[in-house]
Amino acid sequence: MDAAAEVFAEHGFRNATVREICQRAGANVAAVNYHFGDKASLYAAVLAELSRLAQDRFPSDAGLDDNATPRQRLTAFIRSFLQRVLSEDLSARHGRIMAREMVEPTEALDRMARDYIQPQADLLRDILRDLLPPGTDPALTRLCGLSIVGQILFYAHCRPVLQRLQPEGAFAVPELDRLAEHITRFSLAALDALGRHNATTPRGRSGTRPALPR
Amino acid sequence: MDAAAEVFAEHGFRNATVREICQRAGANVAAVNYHFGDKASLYAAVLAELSRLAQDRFPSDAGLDDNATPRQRLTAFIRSFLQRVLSEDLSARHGRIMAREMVEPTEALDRMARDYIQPQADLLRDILRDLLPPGTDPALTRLCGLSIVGQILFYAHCRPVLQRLQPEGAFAVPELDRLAEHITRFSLAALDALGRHNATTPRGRSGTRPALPR
Amino acid sequence: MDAAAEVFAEHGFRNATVREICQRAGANVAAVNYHFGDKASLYAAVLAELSRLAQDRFPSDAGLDDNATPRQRLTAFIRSFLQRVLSEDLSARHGRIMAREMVEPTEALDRMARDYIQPQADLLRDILRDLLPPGTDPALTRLCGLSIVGQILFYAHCRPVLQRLQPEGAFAVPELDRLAEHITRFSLAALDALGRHNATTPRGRSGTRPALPR
Amino acid sequence: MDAAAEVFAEHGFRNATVREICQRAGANVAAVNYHFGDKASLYAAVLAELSRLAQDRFPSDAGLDDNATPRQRLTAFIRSFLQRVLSEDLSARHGRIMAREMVEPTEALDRMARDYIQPQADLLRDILRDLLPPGTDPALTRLCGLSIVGQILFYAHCRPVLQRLQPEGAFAVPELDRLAEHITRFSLAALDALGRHNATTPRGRSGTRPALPR
DNA sequence: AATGAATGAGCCTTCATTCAT
DNA sequence: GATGAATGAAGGCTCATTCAT
Repeated sequence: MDAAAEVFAEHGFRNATVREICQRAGANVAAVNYHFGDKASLYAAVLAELSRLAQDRFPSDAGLDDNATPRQRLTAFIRSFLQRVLSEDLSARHGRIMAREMVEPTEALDRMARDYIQPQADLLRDILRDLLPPGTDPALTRLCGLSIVGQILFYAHCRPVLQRLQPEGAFAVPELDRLAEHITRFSLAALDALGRHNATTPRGRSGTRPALPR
Repeated sequence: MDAAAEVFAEHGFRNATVREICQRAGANVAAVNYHFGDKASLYAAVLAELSRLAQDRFPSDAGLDDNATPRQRLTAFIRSFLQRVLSEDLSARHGRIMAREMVEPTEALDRMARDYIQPQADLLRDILRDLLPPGTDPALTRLCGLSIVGQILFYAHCRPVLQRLQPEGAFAVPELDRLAEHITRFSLAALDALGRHNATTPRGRSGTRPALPR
Repeated sequence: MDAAAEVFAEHGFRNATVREICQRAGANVAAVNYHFGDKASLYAAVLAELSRLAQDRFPSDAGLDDNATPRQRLTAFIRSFLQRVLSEDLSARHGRIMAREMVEPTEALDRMARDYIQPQADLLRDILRDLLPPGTDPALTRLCGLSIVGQILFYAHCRPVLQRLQPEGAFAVPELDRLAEHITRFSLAALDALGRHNATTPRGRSGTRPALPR
Repeated sequence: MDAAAEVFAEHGFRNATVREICQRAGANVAAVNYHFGDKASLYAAVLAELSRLAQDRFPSDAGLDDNATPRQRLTAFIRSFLQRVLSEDLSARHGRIMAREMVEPTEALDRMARDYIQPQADLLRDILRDLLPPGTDPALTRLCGLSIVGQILFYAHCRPVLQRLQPEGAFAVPELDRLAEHITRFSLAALDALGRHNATTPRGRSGTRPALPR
């Protein structure tokens, strides 16, 4: 399973070959079929295992006590999410594989979405509800969540591009602490502003909202 | 090449098959090798052509006159970027292919990064420079750019997941206008706040900056 | 297709290998998939072709003119059926393959039954209707047909056993003429007797019918 | 061995898998090789065992006393043969396996022919000798025997086809009693007629024999 | 004595590529 | 100039068999 995780993370489900997995594991080609039935089941097993690992290692509420403020909870959420996505060790495979699932979904994605992603989405929604003023349009809450997640996943998806941009090295993925701090600060600033505005014009689509340029 | 663009956008380089391309083009299986040498060269040709097309069709300064404000320029940038990436329109193939390249780079990515992505990155950097106070740390400018691009590309990369989240339909990719408006508003709010703060403590790493929670 | 017919006749659909077919045909392993799509389609094509050949070469009404008597038509039916089943040349493959289909049916059997076997069954039924007295129970007509076909197909199915029985050679499949004559004579005798009896006790299940022993 | 008999009867030697056998027996995959050496030896063992069982269970002289008439003996022969071949009963496996061996012989067939089929053939020959007039050409006796066996085995071999013929259900394999009765009656009628005729023209190939049509 | 794990040969199929025409 | 036919490498999978325990 270790070898499988590596190869799947590297090539994706479809392009990973059982042969490479087995070779890297020092096992026979038939080993996968013997132990897991087929390639897809191995993949499912790997995904389940990695999800578990990632959740254990980087819980979304790392270091929070029961009376943590919403800002603290968002900070922890972003940081642990980034860790799961960026860390180079074992659980990094999880991020890579998830990224691939998003671009080229397999049947396994359904289960992942239900068991793994949905809870995260719910958690983030709850945090944002506490951060935004009561009565905020749920659609707006959702969009804010997606803006936050987008900032994070960007580093999981686009690393190859960042490495190729000039000036050389300037776009290397920043160290995790710096990154977590930035995304948190950027997002909190936006949420504060949107919340402030929204509080005065609850629900309504536009009204006195400061006009967008153009 | 038209057929190739379609198929590559749909399946990515590796999973696209020469057969499907030729079939869709009503041509012989050997046509690709005859006209382009091999599959990779066809891909390169398609990418070059699409880059040219995309630049023409969705210029990042769409509808702006020479004395557009930075806010207007950012608004236009976000909107045209989203269009390139999301529209189902023929000419959107470029965006889809690029998104795939980011997750699963081929040799073509080097050229793409240099010729196509880099100018976009430079353009965004220039806009942000104008939006943020003079003297802002270039690293921060960069991070802000990545936060904006991340929010946009998220919808290109993660659509399959969004479709699978509950409540059913609530996470469907919003219509482009709504999305562009949100991302613009979210980002401008963040930039304003970060700029305001940064203006008072130029350069310095932290200082009197309002402490992050935790 | 020639090689395929040979190999399928020899080993049956499932146990025939594409490799052997291609090797025997001096072609590449991928040839089957190129020309026919897959093994099953090749098999279907072979079956269709052989059916056509067999029908053409040994028509069930060989040598009959329009006012042939029922006895003459049964004679011709049995003889041509045996020819199709026993002849060692091309069309013999047809018999072997059909025999295998019966023991281990594939999806192709449905089509064969409908297009090839059913018409033969109908033809035989018509002949028997003319041979048996009017009012004969259709179920009896059917059983008589099966008795006749059974006698014929026996030589297609059980050749391997006949060759192994003592006295050596006594059970070799007799020459076709001798066999056709015997089966015809045996069956006509039975039909005459059953018809005679049945004519006196139409329909009824037993009655004055000569009691079966035991 | 019980599980093996089941699986071999169902799928034939080649298509039966050791895995299915062991699974059905609740044993380990290696059990076959451990206890019997290899698949072929297991098959041989099963066949030997089944032959013994079948002889015991469906004796060809079932219910006959010593002074049974030849007609009674033929009736019993046909009936027990049909039972061995058709019954879904556990001990019918032998018949099913034999039917398969005839179409797709394995090395085991030699032994089977010698030990099991030959005695049956001899028994039938003896019955027919008593039924046909003295001096009947042994070749004719043989052909009559094959005609009878052919009618019986037909139902063992061609069931899949019968199920596919129109009118729906009309060709379903009839219940054993009805079938045994028909085959017996059909065959006795034929034997009587052939015997009557043959008695007047002993040996001779044709002569005054009523001309076959055509 | 018996087994779970592992093996390697072989199967059908797919695909980019080549080649004779 | 262009193509239909053909190729061989590779992929996932099945299966009888072997082997260490």
